[in-house]
Amino acid sequence: MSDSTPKPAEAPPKIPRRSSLPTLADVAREAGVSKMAASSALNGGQNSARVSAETRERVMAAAERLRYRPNANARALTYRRTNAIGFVTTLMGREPNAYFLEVFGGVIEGAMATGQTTAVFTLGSWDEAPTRIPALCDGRVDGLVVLAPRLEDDGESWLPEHTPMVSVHASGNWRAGGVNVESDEEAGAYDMVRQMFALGHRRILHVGGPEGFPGADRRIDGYMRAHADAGVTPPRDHVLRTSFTAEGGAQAMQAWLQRHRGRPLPDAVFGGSDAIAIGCMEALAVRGLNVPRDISVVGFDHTLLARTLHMAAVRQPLHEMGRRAVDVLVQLIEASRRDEAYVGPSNIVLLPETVPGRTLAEPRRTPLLID
Amino acid sequence: MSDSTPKPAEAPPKIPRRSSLPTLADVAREAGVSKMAASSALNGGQNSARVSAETRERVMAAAERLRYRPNANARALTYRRTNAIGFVTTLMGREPNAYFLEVFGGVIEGAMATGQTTAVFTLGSWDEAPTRIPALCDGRVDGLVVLAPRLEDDGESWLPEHTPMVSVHASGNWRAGGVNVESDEEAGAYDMVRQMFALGHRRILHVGGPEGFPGADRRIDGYMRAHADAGVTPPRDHVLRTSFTAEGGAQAMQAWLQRHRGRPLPDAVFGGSDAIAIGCMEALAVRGLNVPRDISVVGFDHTLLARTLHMAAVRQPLHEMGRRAVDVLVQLIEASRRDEAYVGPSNIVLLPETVPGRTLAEPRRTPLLID
DNA sequence: TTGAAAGCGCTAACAT
DNA sequence: ATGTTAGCGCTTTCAA
Repeated sequence: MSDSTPKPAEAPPKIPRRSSLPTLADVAREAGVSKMAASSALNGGQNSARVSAETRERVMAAAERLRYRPNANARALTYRRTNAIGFVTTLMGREPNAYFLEVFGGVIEGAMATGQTTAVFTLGSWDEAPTRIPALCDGRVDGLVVLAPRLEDDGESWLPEHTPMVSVHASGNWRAGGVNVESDEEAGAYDMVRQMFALGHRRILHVGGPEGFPGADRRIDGYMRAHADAGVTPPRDHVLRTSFTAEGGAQAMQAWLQRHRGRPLPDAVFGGSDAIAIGCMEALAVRGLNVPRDISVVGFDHTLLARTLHMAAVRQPLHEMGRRAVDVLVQLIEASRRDEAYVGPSNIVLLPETVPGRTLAEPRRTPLLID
Repeated sequence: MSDSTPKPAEAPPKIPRRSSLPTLADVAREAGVSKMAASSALNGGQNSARVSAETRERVMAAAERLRYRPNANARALTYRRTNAIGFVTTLMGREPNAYFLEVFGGVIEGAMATGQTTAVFTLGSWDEAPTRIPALCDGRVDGLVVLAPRLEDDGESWLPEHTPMVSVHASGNWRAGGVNVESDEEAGAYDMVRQMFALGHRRILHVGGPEGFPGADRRIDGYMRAHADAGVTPPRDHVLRTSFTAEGGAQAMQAWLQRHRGRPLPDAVFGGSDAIAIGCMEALAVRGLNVPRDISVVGFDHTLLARTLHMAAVRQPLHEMGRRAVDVLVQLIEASRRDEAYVGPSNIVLLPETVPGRTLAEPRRTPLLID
């Protein structure tokens, strides 16, 4: 056809003349049949009447020989479907994030279970979302799972309508009409503190996460409600705020102990995250205090860190949340393809649970003094 | 054109009539120009002579209004390039893996730096590789980073030639001719044990990883070489093997202590991984032993766990390895596109370093007895 | 400055 | 049972 008229040599174009991957045409040529025959031999059911057994055999053999794989992009173009989902997250700093890892595990599991692959897109910060997220809605994935969008912006003005999307732990009113998966952190914190009261603890210090994180606020709310239920009013300086890191926890704890020298040691510390709790334990260890004999310490999230250390903590079902997000996303995608409306809850709330551990025990009979 | 002859209503086909995403044709129609004009208005440089400023303006406005994004699959088809790389890993069990997370962080960083996106493909086990990996070489990614392929199989028989690939921590002769990135674990272990000797430690227990893991073997090799250098022959029962988990470490340590009651406590424990070391510390704590006062404990990898706990450990540059793997992969992809040969090392070896921490100190003067 | 045509690799619909 | 055509959405020739 096009090679009937030999062309003069020309400078190499920017786009390579042909892909290095074998194509259906290659297979067809190799098998001595038309592209169509090859296509239906490869795709048709085992006993489709489309091609003869003999032809199928030849085509299969040729495909095998050439290590042929149907081109995913061409398929996506015709099927209007990539069988891939995107997972969007912000990467805070270079330090990998246990929280992300947990949700990611669930997403991967869900994707595998539904025969999807997962593309990960990381944003340097949430500020990039309005420019980067729309750029991902270009047919490369069938839908998006977005982890922890920020409160201030509901995305209404910049989120493309046409790509199905599920948010995880969206705070506030992210994309009204979209689907969100979250856990009831307030209830989780409440239950943990309630159990600590039941164990006999009274003076419980909360070293919480930073201002501006709705999750941190909700944990404080739960802490306060459990106190209210128990008829206890925690002194104002029993609620601290620091960054969601071990360093943050250690510093906050250390400074607090410093400020309260000579006063009685609290019965327990409720960390706003696992990392904070670990930091608190460090600061306590430096003073020679033993956990849980002298003071109990509990965390929040129960990620890898807490599990490995057998730390008592509120377990957020992060893995399940990732999993659920994918399941719902697939439903959204299906509905969108059929041009149907998605019927199902628009906010899915999972319940945290309180996990016991070696860092939580009954309080001392005689409180220690901070030295 | 095709809508000139109205067709009778028909049953909805399996493939949706048209994509829900706006296309270039939509933009062109909206702007009242041809597809071509729209294309060059959108792609051409700011002052390309291709279209008039007025046309460009109209096209841009239309694109904006429609929230237009060029379809990634169509582009991939014409450019023969997706600007995506794949990251293949085996997921052992449901528990997320700190080792994976570290490398992944580097891969993500490298991908972002080179303007690629990352697709993650997980295998249930390495047995799936011969079927799953070739299936990924279908144009959906430009190349693959494969984490920790197994020793027994060099992949020669089933790995497609046409997709650039970089392995990380491949043991042995995986894909002769391919590029591999690894770290010198033997040297890492050697240096750590050497430093422990320098600190005064003599009786060092090694609780290593399981048989069949080349990495575990190499760490033992380094441990032995450091001993040989110091002129010390460790008793045979000073090298244990267990699974790469905290439970494994705890069990092995506990059992060992049990078996050696009444005998002197070792000066230190060298864990074959961070998790193993943590398990050992647990088992020691149960017996009331203090780290590092009574006995030092060090780990291997220096992942999130070790960093958070300020544990002394051999740091494998996992993040850097992921990063390097992507950089090399991009080179391979470029070379492949230009039909050139890749010039560069086929095995890139990074050096681990020994990181001090709170769990490693000078040994006791007077050894304790195990009770 | 603009438009029309061809082709990337594939599959569904329509011929034969 | 097989081959031909058209079209997915895009960009790059080539022609006006």
